[in-house]
Amino acid sequence: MPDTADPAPMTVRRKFRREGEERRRQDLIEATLDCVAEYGLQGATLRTIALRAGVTAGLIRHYFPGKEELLQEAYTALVGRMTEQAKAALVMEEASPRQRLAAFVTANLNAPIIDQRVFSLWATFIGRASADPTLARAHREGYLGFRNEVEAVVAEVLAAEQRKPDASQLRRHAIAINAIIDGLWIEGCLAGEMFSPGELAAIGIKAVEAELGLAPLEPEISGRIGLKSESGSKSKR
Amino acid sequence: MPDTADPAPMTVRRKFRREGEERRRQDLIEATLDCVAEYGLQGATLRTIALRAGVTAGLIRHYFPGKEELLQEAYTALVGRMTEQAKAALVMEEASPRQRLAAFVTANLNAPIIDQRVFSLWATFIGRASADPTLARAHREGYLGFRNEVEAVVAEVLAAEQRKPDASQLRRHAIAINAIIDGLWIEGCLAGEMFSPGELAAIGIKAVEAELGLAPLEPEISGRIGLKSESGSKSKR
DNA sequence: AGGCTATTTATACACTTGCGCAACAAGGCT
DNA sequence: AGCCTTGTTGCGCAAGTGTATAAATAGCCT
Repeated sequence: MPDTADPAPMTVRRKFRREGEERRRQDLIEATLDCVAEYGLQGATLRTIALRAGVTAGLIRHYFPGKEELLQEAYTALVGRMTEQAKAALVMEEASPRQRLAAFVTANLNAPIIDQRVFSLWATFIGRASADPTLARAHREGYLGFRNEVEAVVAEVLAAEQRKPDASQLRRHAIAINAIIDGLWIEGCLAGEMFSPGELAAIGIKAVEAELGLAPLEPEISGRIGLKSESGSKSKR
Repeated sequence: MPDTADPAPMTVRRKFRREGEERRRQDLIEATLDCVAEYGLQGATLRTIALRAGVTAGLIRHYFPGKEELLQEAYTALVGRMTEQAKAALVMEEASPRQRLAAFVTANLNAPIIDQRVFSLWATFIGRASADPTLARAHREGYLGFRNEVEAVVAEVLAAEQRKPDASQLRRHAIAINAIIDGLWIEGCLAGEMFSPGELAAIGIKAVEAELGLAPLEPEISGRIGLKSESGSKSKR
């Protein structure tokens, strides 16, 4: 074995490709979320994140000042994605307010919003929010945006029913409905297999309608209110 | 200063007291919860925990096989304490079912159950539950116990109203009410200053009564809880 | 009072962590 | 084609991690 006169270096340097800045940042953020969801904040080390993103750890410092900033940007991205998906169900133009409210509840209580991975991420980050002002701010912005959307739809629904609630009543309804959705979301994420498909959404719609004092629709009609109800299995592991 | 011929050791050994085993374990668990709430799982190191408990790090290994077991026992203790407090509001013997339900909701939406520290702990641990079967089991046991309590009270309330719900209706009510309490609990823990004292409890009680289709009590009467209000008219507003 | 033992301290160790830095090479530019 | 910028790697470092273990001592028992 002639290992002498070896022109090749002892250890070959890793091949790599230069990616666009935005692409790399996005990949790193996604890898960060993956690692946090799987291993928690303590397991999401720079080396693990880099491995997942297909780069080496040193590169992270080229895009983020430090680990903390990476985590903060990852959480901000997560919150943005969550609220965006949640509100997407509200842009049904021709539907009645009540149908839009029902579609909103349904969308929030099915995949991809009901998702173990997303819940793990949410819980992990929110647990640090009280100690990290940056996380707290990212959360509060997302939360208030969400609740304002709820309040707006509720106002439309009640207006369509000829009712004129004052601001404080509206606020209370929004708080309660927000709680119903959040609570059912948690139950679904944590123990999804305990509920049949669509069951959480049905419970949520009924609870919301009871909160607003709406007479229930006919069962056949309430079943097909403009929603896709396809259970996309995007769960990992 | 004659430092020669010094009978005292160069570094004085730390004074300590021997505590009873149960007491030490309890102190260590409490210190662990403190550290997790303040610094998160990553910041809750053995040295930090030991410092908070007033001992040195090595002692922890004398009471727990490893860090993981300490964390698991800490979470189990937390869950036990939470459900214990929550259910404590249900042991009003002479009260009517409806009063007990209202007291249950109220208790769960005020201090000490509405508490930032407890919420941080809950979120931090629950975020790891999907990856750690031991945590998942501790959570599920506490959760199911809680929901069974809810279901039992709901059954009593409806029975007192001469209603005979079947098992599936009962289950749906329990799920919805559990969600209402959980959701409002989160809102209160995360943004307690946004709500006036007692506001969350009032919203919760109203939402729960709406979910169960209970006619609201008269404001003046509802203050002095002790009447059955046998009014057959379930008219609202 | 003095010894015994288990609790507690203190130190060592192998390993991981986030970060800094110099060398390298991918790919656009001329 | 060759150069030059800079995205990217590889490696080192100091601080901190959980664990192992020996040494000390507090406090009960006789």
